[in-house]
Amino acid sequence: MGRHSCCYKQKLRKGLWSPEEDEKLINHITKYGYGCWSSVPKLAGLQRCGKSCRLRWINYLRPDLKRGTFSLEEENLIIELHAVLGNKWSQIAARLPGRTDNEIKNLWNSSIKKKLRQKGIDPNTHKPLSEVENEEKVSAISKNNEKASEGSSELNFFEAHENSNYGIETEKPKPSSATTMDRYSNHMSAAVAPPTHEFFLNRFVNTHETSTTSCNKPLDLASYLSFQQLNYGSNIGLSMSPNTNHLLFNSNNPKNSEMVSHQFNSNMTTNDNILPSISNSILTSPIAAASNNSIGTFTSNGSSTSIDQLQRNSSFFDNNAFSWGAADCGKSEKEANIHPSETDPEDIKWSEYLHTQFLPGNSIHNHQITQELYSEKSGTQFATEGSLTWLQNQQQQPSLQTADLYNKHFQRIPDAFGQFS
DNA sequence: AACTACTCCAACCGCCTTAAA
DNA sequence: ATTTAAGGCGGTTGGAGTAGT
Repeated sequence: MGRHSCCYKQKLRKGLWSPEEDEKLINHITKYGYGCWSSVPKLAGLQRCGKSCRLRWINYLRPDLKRGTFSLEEENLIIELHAVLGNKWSQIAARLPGRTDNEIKNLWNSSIKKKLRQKGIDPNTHKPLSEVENEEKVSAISKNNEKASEGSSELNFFEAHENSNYGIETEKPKPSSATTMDRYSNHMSAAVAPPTHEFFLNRFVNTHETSTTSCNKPLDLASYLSFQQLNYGSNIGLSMSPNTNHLLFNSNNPKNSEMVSHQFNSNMTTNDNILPSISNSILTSPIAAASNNSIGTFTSNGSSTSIDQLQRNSSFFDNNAFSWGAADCGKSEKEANIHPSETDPEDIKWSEYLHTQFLPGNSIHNHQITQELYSEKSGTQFATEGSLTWLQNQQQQPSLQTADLYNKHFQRIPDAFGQFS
């Protein structure tokens, strides 16, 4: 039970994906989308399991991926989110536009962990290593009394911090010149021990999850999520909107929030116009809710990002906003064969959108994505490079043919999907 | 040049959850 | 209520690339 049937199938290719396979997958998704991953390999002519196709798309081929090295801000954000969420990579990734859970997980395991240890911080608990070692000794001694004292420490902590203004966000944003790890080091020596990530994980995740369906928890959420109140501070900030249950990723500059909200609403309006036939799907997504309620903004050190970007990683793409054939998943294989010409008039004629250059500003960006994808993994951020750079790089590319091949596809995909970046 | 050790990261594995039959 | 298929996620692995000897 629970195991993919494809896992049992033989003759399925494994290992690295070839450019040809990538092309097939891109081709298929460009044309039909990925309503049902299990049917994608067959329809796309791939000897892979659907799960593998999904992973390849999400982690590598998706057009909205930001490639290149992580910025310092991103690393700091990951550390701070990890302190709250723990190894919930997908949740962390949802707050880092253009980054995948896999990417973040790899960064954590290969780099950040090491850096934290060098700073004397235990990457698992986000406490000083010495403190963790002591705790281990103490816990071994007091193991016998564990049951009696179960839960009390957490309660004590909560009460203590409630009294010490951990609750409602009142503090002004702090300058973010110091890195998260630097601030960690400073705060670690404070008299009050920092909350463990388990504590915040329980409080945060539970409250956040229920907050999407219940109106009873906003105060709790605000209490636990005011990162700026945490003893290691924050350069991101989290708070609750007084009128909604949604998370607000505060900008250090309030104007950014307004600007982004405005931008966001504009974008949504534009998208609705451009892609009228998917507006229903979008409206049922969190993003649609955002367009109405102006729920969220997020910034990291001043570079503002709207919540639609934040949710792109998970909610947007996984929300069936682009699930052309989602309904086909439960149908027969024959029905799962999508033929655009036979679809309901209400359905999306993606091929039309895909070949329409309604967002001319994307073209260079798309080239850059392609360039990043099939050339070496450069450390540069394509978003900061100009078209000239791209053209120069393009001329220097040894694998020009491959790059061109993918240029074709990536030029089409983001155009069809709208202004994602 | 050859070998070894190490790092990075794409991809796989297995488990859990959810929805549909 | 049970079974099954599929999606999703976190942990782990294996191979390519790089640095060091």
